[in-house]
Amino acid sequence: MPDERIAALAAGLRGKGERLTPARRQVLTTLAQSDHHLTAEEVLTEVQAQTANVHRATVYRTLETLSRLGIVEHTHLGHGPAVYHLADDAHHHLVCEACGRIVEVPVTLFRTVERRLRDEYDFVMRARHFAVVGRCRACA
Amino acid sequence: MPDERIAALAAGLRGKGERLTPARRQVLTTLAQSDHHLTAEEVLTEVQAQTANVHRATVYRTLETLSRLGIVEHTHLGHGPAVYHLADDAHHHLVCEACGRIVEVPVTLFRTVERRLRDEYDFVMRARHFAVVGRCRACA
DNA sequence: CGCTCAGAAGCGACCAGGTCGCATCTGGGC
DNA sequence: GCCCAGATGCGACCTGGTCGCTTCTGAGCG
Repeated sequence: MPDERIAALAAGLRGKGERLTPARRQVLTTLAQSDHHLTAEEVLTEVQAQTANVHRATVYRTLETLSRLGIVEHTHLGHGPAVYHLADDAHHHLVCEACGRIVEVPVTLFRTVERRLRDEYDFVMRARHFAVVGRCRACA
Repeated sequence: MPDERIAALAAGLRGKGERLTPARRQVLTTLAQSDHHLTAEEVLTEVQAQTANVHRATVYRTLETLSRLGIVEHTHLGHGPAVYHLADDAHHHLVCEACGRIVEVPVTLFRTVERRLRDEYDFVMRARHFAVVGRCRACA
């Protein structure tokens, strides 16, 4: 069970001088327990289901805070809202523009591009913050 | 002057059985004359400055139609609205998350990744529809 | 040249996703 | 336990985009 994982995340928060509030704990728990990526609104719904009276703005602010601290990351999948996941599990996203399916691929796939952008364009690519749009096998 | 370019685009429209209306012509002209990428709202503003009484919805619908026909493309730059440009000028976008600067890079840079995604993941990447987020030289 | 009508435009209401300002409450250091 | 910086709850607000409807018109055709 991911109880230790949540405890570790909570400890990380406090180690950075941040408060551990019920809302924050519930956001972390929700992200840790989900087997797929969640939009902010999905996180909100789940958090509200588990803890009474948590406001939209609180969840958005919490996600922003956790992003700033490097505990969660969000990815823009093109159209539609961004999705959030815990930062300890790094990967890129392929999103099918036809069926919306998301496939995760290892970060290593982009190493070459990353190096060329750095060498040739002085551009430090922030891996993971974007999705690759295209078509999956079923929809191609 | 890009008059021929606009005429060619207009001919392309009509060749596909689409009507050439003043609003559509003005959208094409605006995109052709801009030296950088424009958001839908910026296109709207410019179109309205040149042609009276063009409605927001018309510009959005026109951009959607032109996208469907492959005449324009739009790119999501992460946060914020999508930007539009004519499809005849293909490239990828690097966007600096600190200063917002956009750098265009040739599509060839992504050939290797494209091939690996196809071979290893059966995923046909739609090049160009995403931006690469990171930090430019000045901000890194 | 004028008729015709599918499809485009104009319009305003609406929607989703996200942000803000402000009053109140509370985690956790002392 | 006390205290207060900082988090929360709340509702108004904003931006980017969409919809349903009516009216208008580009352009094919006789």
